[in-house]
Amino acid sequence: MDYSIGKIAKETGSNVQTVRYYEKLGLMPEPWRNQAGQRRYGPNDLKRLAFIRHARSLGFSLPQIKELLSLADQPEKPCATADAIVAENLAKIRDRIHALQQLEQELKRIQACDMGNTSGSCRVIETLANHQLCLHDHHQNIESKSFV
Amino acid sequence: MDYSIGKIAKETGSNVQTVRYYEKLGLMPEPWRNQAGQRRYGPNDLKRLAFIRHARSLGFSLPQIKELLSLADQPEKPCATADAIVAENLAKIRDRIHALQQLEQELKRIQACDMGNTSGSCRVIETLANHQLCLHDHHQNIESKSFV
DNA sequence: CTTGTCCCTATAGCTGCTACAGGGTGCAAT
DNA sequence: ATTGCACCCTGTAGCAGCTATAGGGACAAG
Ligand SMILES: [Zn+2]
Ligand SMILES: [Zn+2]
Ligand SMILES: [Zn+2]
Ligand SMILES: [Zn+2]
Repeated sequence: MDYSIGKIAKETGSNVQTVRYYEKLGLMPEPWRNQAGQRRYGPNDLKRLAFIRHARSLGFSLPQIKELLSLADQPEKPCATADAIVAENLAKIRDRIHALQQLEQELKRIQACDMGNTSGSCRVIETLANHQLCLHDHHQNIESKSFV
Repeated sequence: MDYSIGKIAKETGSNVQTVRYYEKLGLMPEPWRNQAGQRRYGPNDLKRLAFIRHARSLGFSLPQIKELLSLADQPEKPCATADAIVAENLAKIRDRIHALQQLEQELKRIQACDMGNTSGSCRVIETLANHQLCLHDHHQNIESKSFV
């Protein structure tokens, strides 16, 4: 009726360090320990971890998930926050798709234009050296994190 | 005829720490210093930095850019590597677009299904708790970094 | 008794920056 | 002269979300 950390990790397709990491962040509760000091979990913990992993796979951030979990813990509360989080992510995803589609076009075009076979005559290199050869103002798309 | 680090940074829309960071990684050369120990750059360095920023804005990674720069430095070399890098990124971008489009659909659907206004009856929360309610096997899409 | 598998803590690494802390230099105005 | 400002320096730590390693303990099967 109780699970080791390895067990819930495997059940949910996570790995062990990740579960401990979630615990440290307060997403997973501190479980009780057996006499040897090892973590023991119950079915609710398993569900909670599955929730987290599912939300992660849908692109939610850990802070967002924390919020969603606290809502899930209080069924009588209004869900407006949850809905807002979804809407926010949807908007971000759409922006990102749009940016990536522009990149795709740009790269496709660069690739298609390339007739050279030495780097001196390579359209790829040439284009990188000169943004004038680009179609889009993709420069605005640059963000430090998670670009491709 | 020479630039301070602040100057080339501004010219290329980078910032100063970033330029130093590129130097540390070997993307930018170590420039000469004036008598006070401050970095001084020439026009070629400016071009090189512009190349890097442009490539970044097109989604290339720093290791890829290092490779592209070394090709750009040797015009007589074959450009097959550059072309391969572009192809590789194009494939990644397409995968990512595809994954994001599936996410978009999934979130859109979750949002549309949500009729509840307490978290106990919220389709968002319910779906996160149960992947059966999803259309796609988006779970495969999960990657640690840069998800949304 | 060794081997293997699991568990523990604590820490460092990944990407590509960005933001300090703590100091120096040089120019212009007061 | 000194005050202020803008720029420069090095070195380190932080972001997200893990992942991997070091260095150790516990327990069962062969
Ligand atoms: Zn080429
Ligand atoms: Zn461009
Ligand atoms: Zn709702
Ligand atoms: Zn799902």
